[in-house]
Amino acid sequence: MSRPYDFKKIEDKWRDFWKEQKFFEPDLKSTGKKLYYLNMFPYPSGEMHVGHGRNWLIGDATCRYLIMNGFTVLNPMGFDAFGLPAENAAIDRGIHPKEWTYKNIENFKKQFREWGVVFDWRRELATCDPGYYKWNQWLFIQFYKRELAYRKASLVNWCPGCDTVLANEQVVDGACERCQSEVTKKDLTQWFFKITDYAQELLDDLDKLQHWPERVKIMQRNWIGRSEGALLRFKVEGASEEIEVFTTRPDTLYGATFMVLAPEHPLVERVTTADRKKDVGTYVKKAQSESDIKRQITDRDKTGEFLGAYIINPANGEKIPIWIADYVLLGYGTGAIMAVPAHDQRDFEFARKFDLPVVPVIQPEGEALDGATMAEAYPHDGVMINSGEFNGLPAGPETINKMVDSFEKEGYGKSEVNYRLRDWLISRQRYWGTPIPMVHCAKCGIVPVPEEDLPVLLPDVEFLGKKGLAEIPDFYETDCPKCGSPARRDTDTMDTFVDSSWYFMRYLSQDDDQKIFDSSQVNSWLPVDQYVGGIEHAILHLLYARFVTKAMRDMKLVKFDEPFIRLFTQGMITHVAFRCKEHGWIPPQDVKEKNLCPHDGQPLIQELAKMSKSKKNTIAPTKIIEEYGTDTERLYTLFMGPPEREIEWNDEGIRGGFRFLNRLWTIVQKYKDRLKNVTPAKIDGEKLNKRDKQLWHVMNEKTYAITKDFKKFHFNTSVAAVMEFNNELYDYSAACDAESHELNAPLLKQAIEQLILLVSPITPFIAEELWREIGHENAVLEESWPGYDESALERDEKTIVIQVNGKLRAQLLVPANIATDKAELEKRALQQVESRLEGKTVRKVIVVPGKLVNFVVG
RNA sequence: GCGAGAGUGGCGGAAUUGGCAGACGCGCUAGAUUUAGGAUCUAGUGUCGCAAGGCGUGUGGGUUCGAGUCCCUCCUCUCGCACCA
Repeated sequence: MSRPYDFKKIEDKWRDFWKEQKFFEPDLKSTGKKLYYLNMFPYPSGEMHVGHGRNWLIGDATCRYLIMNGFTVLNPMGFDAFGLPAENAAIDRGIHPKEWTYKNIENFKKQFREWGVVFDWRRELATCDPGYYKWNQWLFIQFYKRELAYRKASLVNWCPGCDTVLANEQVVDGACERCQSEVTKKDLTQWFFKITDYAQELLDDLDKLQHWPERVKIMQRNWIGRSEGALLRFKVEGASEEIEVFTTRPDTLYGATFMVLAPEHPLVERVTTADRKKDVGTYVKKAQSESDIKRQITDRDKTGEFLGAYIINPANGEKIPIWIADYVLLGYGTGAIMAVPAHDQRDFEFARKFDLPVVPVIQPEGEALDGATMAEAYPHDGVMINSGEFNGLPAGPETINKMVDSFEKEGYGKSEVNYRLRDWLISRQRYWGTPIPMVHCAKCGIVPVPEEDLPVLLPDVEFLGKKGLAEIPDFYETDCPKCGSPARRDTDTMDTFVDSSWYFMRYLSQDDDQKIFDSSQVNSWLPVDQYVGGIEHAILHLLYARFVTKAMRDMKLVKFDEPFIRLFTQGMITHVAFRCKEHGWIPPQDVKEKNLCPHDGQPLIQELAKMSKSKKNTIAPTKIIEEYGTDTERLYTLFMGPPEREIEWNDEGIRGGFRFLNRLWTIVQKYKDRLKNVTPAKIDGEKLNKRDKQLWHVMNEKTYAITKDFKKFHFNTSVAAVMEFNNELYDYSAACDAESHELNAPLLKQAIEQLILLVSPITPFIAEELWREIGHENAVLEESWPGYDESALERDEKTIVIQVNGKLRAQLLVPANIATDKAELEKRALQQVESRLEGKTVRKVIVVPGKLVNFVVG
């Protein structure tokens, strides 16, 4: 009996099936081929859109494919549940962040179910659960004991919008990554993780990550920013102070004609002479009040002030002036530079502006540079001049080494490696995060909370507004764990990137309340075989996770150096967004008249942006699922384009996906009864007639192509191949209907079954239903992934392209054995194009066996 | 400025050890069927041309029998970094 494709009924029927059958709940002790597949866990915020869907569908389709290939697949899911947005959203809505978060988690789980995306839910975790953050605290204490966690006062990034400190990584173009407020500086005492201890290893091990996208590695390399050079010490004239500078060009020391300190440099105050104090003070103040955004504009005029003091160039004893300027950054190197205007463009511009001397110390062979008339710095190679005993040496690494050795002997320099990477600031002054498990005691100083007293619970207070732990006395009033006298808890919470830097290990022991995780199990399943997530985490999350993994290795918790073997970064889905100057962001579906605001008819600003709630340009999967079904939404999302590429959402093509599923459904309905009792038989391609053989070829070719594409995440082309396979079945069916061909039942049965299995990871609902329709009682996931017959990949007849002077002129269909016979091919090809060659001389004939014949004529 | 990636029909995109450009899908055109069509089926659909044929993968050049693919030049776009000493 033929049935219509009632996707709603079908999808409701199977929605809980895979979970109930525990296909995604592997036995961790399994001895078979095992594979840890992991999607970056989500931040549970309201509703997921089709862009999120892409991420989960890549994972779900891959895991279903892997299961059918006999892997024991671990594919867990959890929630990155702490963080500012929860708090801000909670403030807006007047409910507790906890309530809001758990409601969202429930909603996410509902959406996963709707999508047919299945995980090992036994391992679910949420970072805001005390059972999780207890181990965050435990880890913090271990870091503290190993001096990987420390507290220091520093000038930190402060976001006035979020009322908290930010890590360097969270400041983008001088603005808060989250709320876009302009970031200011504050002098605060904060907790840091000593990621710089691992800078070199984090850099070196990037080379081990052969299956990571090159661009992610490049970004990390730039972020770590290693540079080699020297540390040089200068004495302030007439004072005891010394100032150190870092330079990558110690060979230009003789050309240093002034020194520049960052305005915030601690020695500025002490070094400045009395008569310069006023001007310098004004400049420092101005520099501090200026935002990083302004200071980072590279092409603006150089500004600065002379401190009135001088410093001695240790190489030649010359007295050179000390300046401050905002082009020198406190955070890099020592916050001070030796300025060599002849060979550094920035110093050159500064020298010209303030009329400071320019002394070349390297010049191109056979050319004399004149510091007084140079138009720009000379940053290239050449011969050393004006450099005392080093004159005449070729500028380059060898001379640098020689000079640094000499400086070291003289006692004012040494070679040095400097990193741009700075320690990870993890303190946050908000409520919804992991409390830092430390107690401040007047007598004992900083004392860690004893491990048996963990977790330090977040106080369960009514959540009224922006409120940090520092405003909750019930929380911070405590006794010192060491001496028992009244003390104060640390009121900072941890950056949520701490939570996400090791969650992939906790999945293995998510309910263990005795230890952070079972090391032997973690060592047997990790590193993660395949990690998938957005490119936006290229630096932050991935660098922190790598660091924490290395620290854990040194703590003997794990045995591996890197957490993620393979990384795949999927592209975001973008959608048009409209903004009205008056009315803010306007949902695209409300914009009826092109580019005009529906409220006041004013022209709108249009942009293509990543789907986000704030820009009101999200597309909910719900509507599509209601109208066309989950399978269509899944298929279309994966069909739209290559998953690593960013893509603009456009639902005009969605009908094509729906049409295909209807065609698949219809053809199976047509033959299911006829094929039910056909006994499967091994198909021998050689014995097939021509039409059957064509189907046999296509079946095997498509199976081969789809399998190859799945391995490379090329779902768009595997969907195309599945469609082609289906189209071939229609052709075959039409041939049978026309009575020109007798149906080969065992062959057709195999083809239909194979097609269903091949499409099943992408559209699991219809596949499961059709599988039963054609008479099977087991689940698709219990079946093996279809194999292909190697011999079917070669056709008996080959199309040979015939070219004249490289242009296609004819085609030739020849048996395979002829296709490889060069002489015969040439003979046959010549017959085809003889008339064209008349009166022309054939100079050369190129014959590529199995492919083409090209006549070169003149 | 530096680094990475991309540029192919009306649209999303296929094709990479150099060998039929435009698979698959959308859209469009025509026809069939239908009371109807945002349904289904069939055929067509890069472009110019009645045709033969010409032209076509951002630009210009090169290598080659043959280039979307390799090399050089330039242009445009996207992303990352950016006064890092």
